[in-house]
Amino acid sequence: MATSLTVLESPATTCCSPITGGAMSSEDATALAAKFKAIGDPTRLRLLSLVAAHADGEACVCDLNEPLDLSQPTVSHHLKILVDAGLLTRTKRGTWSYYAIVPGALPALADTLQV
Amino acid sequence: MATSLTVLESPATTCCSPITGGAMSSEDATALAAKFKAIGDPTRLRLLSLVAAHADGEACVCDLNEPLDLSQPTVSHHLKILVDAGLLTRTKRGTWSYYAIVPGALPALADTLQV
DNA sequence: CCCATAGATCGACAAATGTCAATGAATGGG
DNA sequence: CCCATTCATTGACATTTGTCGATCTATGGG
Repeated sequence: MATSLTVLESPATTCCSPITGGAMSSEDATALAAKFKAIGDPTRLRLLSLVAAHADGEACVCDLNEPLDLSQPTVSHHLKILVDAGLLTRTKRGTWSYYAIVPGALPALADTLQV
Repeated sequence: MATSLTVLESPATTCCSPITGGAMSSEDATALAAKFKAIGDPTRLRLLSLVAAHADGEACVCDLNEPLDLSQPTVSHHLKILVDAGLLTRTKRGTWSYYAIVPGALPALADTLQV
């Protein structure tokens, strides 16, 4: 895997206009709400936090399973939601799946809340 | 259902430690997730946007009812969720209820996503 | 007083969500 | 080969959520 060039076609940087930038379109609202909904769950916030705090910014499911005290399928379920929302990446190496935060995704989300 | 789920407001400036600032406590995650969950809905995002874009930064239910094409009870329901989350204030003047964005609430939320 | 208006609350309902146990799929070691 | 490990998927379940119609509670005007 050639050290990730992955220019992230547009995942993080372009999302929606900021909330306070005038009335929102229904489409923008739906797209943006999907991302906020993804982080609108305690378990998923802790997952992001755990991944970010882990060595090299990535962690496998086995690293996340124990501190959350949830079943492995449940953790995988939440990780999938975060990946689908464009907030996490998944990389498989050997038997393990490594999750990492999509670069710039959270700041981009934060920008939509700024004035 | 009498769940209310009040987020227990303090200044709106202090909420939780940022996501990327090390592993999150379960309590912080729950409190922060409640706020993100509040804005994790298209209708509520549009409500915030409409209120922010309205004259003097405040709007009554009658202003919000029509552009959303939802019933009045539904709009009131969403407004209550935003108030309980500490994102909107409600002020009653005469027959009307005026909603406004809590100053600094959104930037404070944004900060928890920044690096 | 009576009534119209604005908005909150209630009761009900379908749909979505979070969780788990069980199972399936891929990988690597003996 | 077989088997253990890691993780994803499936099916099931209770809970929560978004929505509406109906009703209740002010408030203000005649």
